[in-house]
Amino acid sequence: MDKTEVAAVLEEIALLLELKGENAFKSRAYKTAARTLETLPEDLGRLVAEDRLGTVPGIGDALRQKITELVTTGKLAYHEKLRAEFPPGLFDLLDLPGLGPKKVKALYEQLHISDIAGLEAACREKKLESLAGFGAKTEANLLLSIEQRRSYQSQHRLGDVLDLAEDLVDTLRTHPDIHRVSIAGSLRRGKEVVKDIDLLASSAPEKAKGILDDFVALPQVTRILGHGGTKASVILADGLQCDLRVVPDRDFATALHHFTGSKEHNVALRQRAISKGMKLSEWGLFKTDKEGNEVEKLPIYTEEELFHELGLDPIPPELRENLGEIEAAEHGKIPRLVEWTELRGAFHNHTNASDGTATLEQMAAAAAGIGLAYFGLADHSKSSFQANGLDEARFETQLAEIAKFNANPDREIRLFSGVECDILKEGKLDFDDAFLAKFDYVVASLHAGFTKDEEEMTRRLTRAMENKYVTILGHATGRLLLRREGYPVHLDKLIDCAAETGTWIELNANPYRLDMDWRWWHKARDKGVKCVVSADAHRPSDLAYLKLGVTLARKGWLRKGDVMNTLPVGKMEEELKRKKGR
DNA sequence: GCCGTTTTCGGCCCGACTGTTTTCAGTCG
Repeated sequence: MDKTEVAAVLEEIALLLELKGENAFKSRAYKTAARTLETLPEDLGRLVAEDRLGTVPGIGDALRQKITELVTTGKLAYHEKLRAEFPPGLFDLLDLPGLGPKKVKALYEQLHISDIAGLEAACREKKLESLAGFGAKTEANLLLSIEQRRSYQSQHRLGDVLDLAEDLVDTLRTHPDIHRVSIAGSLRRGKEVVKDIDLLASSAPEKAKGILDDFVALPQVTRILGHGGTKASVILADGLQCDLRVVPDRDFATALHHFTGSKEHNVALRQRAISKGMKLSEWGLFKTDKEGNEVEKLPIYTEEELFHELGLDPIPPELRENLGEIEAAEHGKIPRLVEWTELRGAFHNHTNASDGTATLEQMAAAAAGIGLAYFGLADHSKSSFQANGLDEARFETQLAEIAKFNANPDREIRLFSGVECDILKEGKLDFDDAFLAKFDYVVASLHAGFTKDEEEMTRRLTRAMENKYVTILGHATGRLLLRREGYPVHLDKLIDCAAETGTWIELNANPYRLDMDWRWWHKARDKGVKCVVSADAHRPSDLAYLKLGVTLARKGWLRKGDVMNTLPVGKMEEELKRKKGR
């Protein structure tokens, strides 16, 4: 077992101990140990082999033995014994907002509720009200959460699906009978949440059946829903549906356009075709006679040719939502959208000083590894206790580390010093201005007090943005996709405030966030608001989120010039100085 | 469970909010 797997087992033990009602500090010891392992700079196997586990802070005798057992045998008797004491459905209950270990324990022991279905029934029969600490409101809230969870179940986050889809396309591309293959559907349009994976391939018509036979036999497939001559539907892991259509190559471009959508974009484009004496469908673009009968099929090999025939500039898939892209394409106003390779740096990143898993050096090396020229550290501020936020003294230490790093002439990347500073009550910041002035930049984010009304939340955020040391507004709404709504906030007012104060707004590229939402960026851009695409990286591999973030920036009509972290390092240094001096 | 001792037990991270209470437990960030 590697350290990530061991850490996961320790996390689960911590949870099981809480369910059991054990000493909370004992549970915390397991959690701490799990975190320590995740951030361990050394190889765990070697540490165990050389019997040096006991020297790691937070790992005493008991944990040393258990970790050793896990590493050497791959399992742990203690863990399995604990696990056997509870039905697996209890873990689903813990996922529901408002239910923690104590309440789940009460539900299980007193009402014998062991899964979501049981909880739902009990809520409907108003059985929870008999328990101490539970009431009518709790029942109503839980029923709502269960309903929400159900509606989320058929949906998937873009960032969780994209890699899987790209792998499938890569596999299909190697098929000898496939000419062209592409992702289609909302996934290709970069929608933040998708229902399924739509794939389109082209081949000689007589080869389609064989291609689909091979597709449904792929190892990723867990269930076959349908398997015909031109289309197959399968279920992949996590209940994710994937459809593959195979069309003749001459129909590929129009089919790809059709299955990419959106429906609204397609309807508008079909109307445009009619107005030009043509007819558009998934099967092609046709010239029509006065009665609207097809008289000639136009040869269309690419989507670009299709748009051209309709008198339009090419429209990138991300823009196809019928939100003005057709008018723009008609007038040569489709922007050249930002490309992910144009990013030169990133600003919102964590290290193991707060809640990240890697050291400053490891994060910097990873950033240099993906070709960035500069990299900003923004660990949590002191009020984020849960995230091990840094106080002034610890930040002073980190500032010194960063200065030392930058002083090395052989360094691979330029570091910028920052902080993800908590926005407190009434928009006050977690540090005073004199201290904030020490950083190259400040990301201001809200992590607590989400329950105020829209007016007050908006006031808190705008007040924070009015501070001259605040460079970037972090995750503007705090939403977690398919998990929780954002806090209520008047985004129009935030955008206006950003325009007035020159504050940049973050596009947080964590797959759960993708916040600020793409629907607002076009408007923000037109008001002169600048975007920063952030990975909000907590480990080196999270930097891959930047690419996802750029997809959403594109969906928001952003150009290279609208995204600040496309600036080269010298220009960025000037910008940051200018902002602080404003 | 870990750790550090005034060496073998007692402390271990805070604050807001909700829904339940009628002064507080549980959850969350």
